[in-house]
Amino acid sequence: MRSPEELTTAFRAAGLKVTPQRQLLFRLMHNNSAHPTADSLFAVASQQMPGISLRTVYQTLTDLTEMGELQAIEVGSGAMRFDPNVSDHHHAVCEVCGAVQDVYVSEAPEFRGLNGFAVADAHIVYRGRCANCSAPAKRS
Amino acid sequence: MRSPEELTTAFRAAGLKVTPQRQLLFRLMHNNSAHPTADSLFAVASQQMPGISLRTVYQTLTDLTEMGELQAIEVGSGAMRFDPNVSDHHHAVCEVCGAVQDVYVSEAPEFRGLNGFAVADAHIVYRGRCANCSAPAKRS
DNA sequence: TGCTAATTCGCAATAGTTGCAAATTAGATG
DNA sequence: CATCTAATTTGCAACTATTGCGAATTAGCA
Repeated sequence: MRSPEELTTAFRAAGLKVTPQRQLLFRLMHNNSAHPTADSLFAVASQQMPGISLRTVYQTLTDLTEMGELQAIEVGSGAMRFDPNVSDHHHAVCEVCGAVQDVYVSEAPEFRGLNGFAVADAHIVYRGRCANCSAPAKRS
Repeated sequence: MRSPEELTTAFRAAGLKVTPQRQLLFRLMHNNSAHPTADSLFAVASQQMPGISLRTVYQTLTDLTEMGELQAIEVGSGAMRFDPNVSDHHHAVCEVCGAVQDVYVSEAPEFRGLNGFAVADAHIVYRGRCANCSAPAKRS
């Protein structure tokens, strides 16, 4: 996703308004590698702008996704997650803490047995334990 | 997933009851390559057993999944889908008709940049057009 | 400063799924 | 075959994630 400044320009150029809510969300999502859900982003946004509506967060995330500034991904945690990294990549989900991280695959995965299926896109979800959750022995 | 007969034996051996509802669902899921949702399976089951509860369908699918007889997959269509094919495979989803088909990849996809992430499992979802939806020119 | 279309907000509605408690029943036992 | 009891089914409420809608607000142009 582009920088908040670039988005501001792009929005205005497209006849869209740049509201304080949008500006805040631009900032919160820029370089955000946490793959937040609408709800978790709403929680953070609410601290900086009490009264912002969850509805607006959903709306803005959807808009940004449709504009190609965000990628919406689903990793089986129930809620949709949003990723400002719109390059061609995949995701690894920690089964312990739920963290999601970007994964780059060296080459597009091969396939066979598709019987005439025209592949437009492939997305891999890796499941396992992240470094934090694998390394230290658990302590109760 | 094993055959309805084998499941019947296995259930009883485990102290679980083999009810008419379960038998029906065993039959409906056995060799079912349609990747049905709980709801679509409920629709079919209802025809053969009017009065069967959606709750029971959910319950049984969850049980079978926990027993390793079914695989629960999510392909972004909203609802969970159930697959009696529990071998290591992936899925292709048609963006037009929503059909899901099994895909076998020659080798586990490579990855890098995982920083100590211990991969337990990888699942690929291919998106595109199935043979039916690609081939014929559309006719309204 | 005023105008107006865009946006925000709150709430109701929706889809998918699960929790719970009451009624029913499979299947073991005598 | 009758009895018993734990497992199961069922209906419904509750819950989560998300969207639709209408009223109130506001960005940004003139």
